[in-house]
Amino acid sequence: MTSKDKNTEQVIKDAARNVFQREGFSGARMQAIADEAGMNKMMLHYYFRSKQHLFDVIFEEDYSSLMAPLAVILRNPKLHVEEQIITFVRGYHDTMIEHPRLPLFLIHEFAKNPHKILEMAQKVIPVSKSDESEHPQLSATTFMDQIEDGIEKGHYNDIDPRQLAVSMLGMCTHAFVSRISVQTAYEMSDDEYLKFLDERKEHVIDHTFRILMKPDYYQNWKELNPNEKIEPKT
Amino acid sequence: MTSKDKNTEQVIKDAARNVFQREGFSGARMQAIADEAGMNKMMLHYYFRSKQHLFDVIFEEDYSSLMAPLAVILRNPKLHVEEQIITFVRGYHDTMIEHPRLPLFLIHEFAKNPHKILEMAQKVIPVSKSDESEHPQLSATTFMDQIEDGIEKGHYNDIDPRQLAVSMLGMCTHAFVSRISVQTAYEMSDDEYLKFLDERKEHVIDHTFRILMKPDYYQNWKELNPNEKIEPKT
DNA sequence: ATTTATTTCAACCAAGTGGTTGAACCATGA
DNA sequence: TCATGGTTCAACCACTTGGTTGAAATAAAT
Repeated sequence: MTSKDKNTEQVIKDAARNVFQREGFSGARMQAIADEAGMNKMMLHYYFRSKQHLFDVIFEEDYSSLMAPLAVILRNPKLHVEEQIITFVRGYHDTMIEHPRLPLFLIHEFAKNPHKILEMAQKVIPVSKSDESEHPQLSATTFMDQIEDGIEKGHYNDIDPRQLAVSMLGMCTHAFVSRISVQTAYEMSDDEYLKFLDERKEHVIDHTFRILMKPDYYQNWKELNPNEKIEPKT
Repeated sequence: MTSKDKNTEQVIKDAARNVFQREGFSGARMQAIADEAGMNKMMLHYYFRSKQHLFDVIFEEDYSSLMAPLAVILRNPKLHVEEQIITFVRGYHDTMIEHPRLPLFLIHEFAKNPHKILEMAQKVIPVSKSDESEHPQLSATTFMDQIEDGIEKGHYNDIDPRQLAVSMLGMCTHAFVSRISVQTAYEMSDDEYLKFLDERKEHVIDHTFRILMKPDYYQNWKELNPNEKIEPKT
């Protein structure tokens, strides 16, 4: 296996990623991938046996790139919930700004092939031997537990942590999965929308904190963390 | 055109809707639709010229069923923002609980065919002659204006109304578009997830209000509107 | 009853699909 | 130099796809 091999393989994967993310599995054509990669259709089968196999490789890579960092953050017991949220939302946005079609692609293919979600989850977030003590199958245990804790202490609003998590995820992804609708409704150019997305990072953090924290606790937190420039004036 | 015609037409549309929502346009097969409708493939072409035409009919109907009520609510100047949010979130959830695949279907097809969003928007939300005075192209003008107003009055937090709208939409849709992921992560049965979705209605309203309103204003509002049972104890 | 128009279908077709073949190409090393 | 092995390709293949045909069944009209 020469260095040229690696290169060809990567060229194919990049092309495949573009086409699959744009068209979905059933909409993607092997010929279209070959064209985009600038080579013969045969090469795709030479390096990756079949369309399905090529797709699986791409899908797993994409899933990992979005979810692995997430899992690391949310199960890190050294981070406070506040830090987890900030790190997560910023990292998530940065990844999606770089790969805007990623979330819709994953969501759509999962919806068409629900069983994949189990395979993927196990492949990408293997249970490390060190922290099997609690609920090894739930990646967000630490996150959830900390919230329950904050509620008991009276710092946080008495909300359902599961509902908060879904809300936060929704706030993060919606500007990407529904990009065209939003951009059209707000009559934005591509550049304006990029700016909107970049600003949105801090807004989502602020929105999440407003849902989570009691008002005076949030006020206090902001004074203690002046370095975190949440919600800049627009 | 007999009553049987209407019936056959409707049977085909129901089957087509199922298959299209499940598989997307490129994943859907005319044979699969025919099978699901329990009739010959020819019938589909007899009643609806082509796959594309059949799809367009379904897509427009689906888009209308989700968006038309929304537009009516958001541009109704007689409703306060608070009422608009409550009515919108509840109605949106009810529609999606009945047609869970609707939002992901629309989002995915829009992403693959961005130009459609303009046609659809104009077909479904025609500018009524009565209220062309302001920004006839923006369906959410009233909603946005009221929020700006509330911010000036000091009732609402100094947030970007556009960001709030995206957050609200995201909170509404995410539990549906990412259903499999969420349901798997929370290890819920189908029945449990239905309950989760039903409860979620009030949580989303509460989350939105917490983002929007200043804490004391929200407290005051809840006391003035005891009939609105936002965020029931879980 | 007989004509006429609509509705249904099995069989078919041309174009496109993922995938294969067999030969050419090209770097490497003996 | 010439084998050897991996790499590239045009042409091809079996099968699926959306769409069509022409005729049979059915209903409606005279």
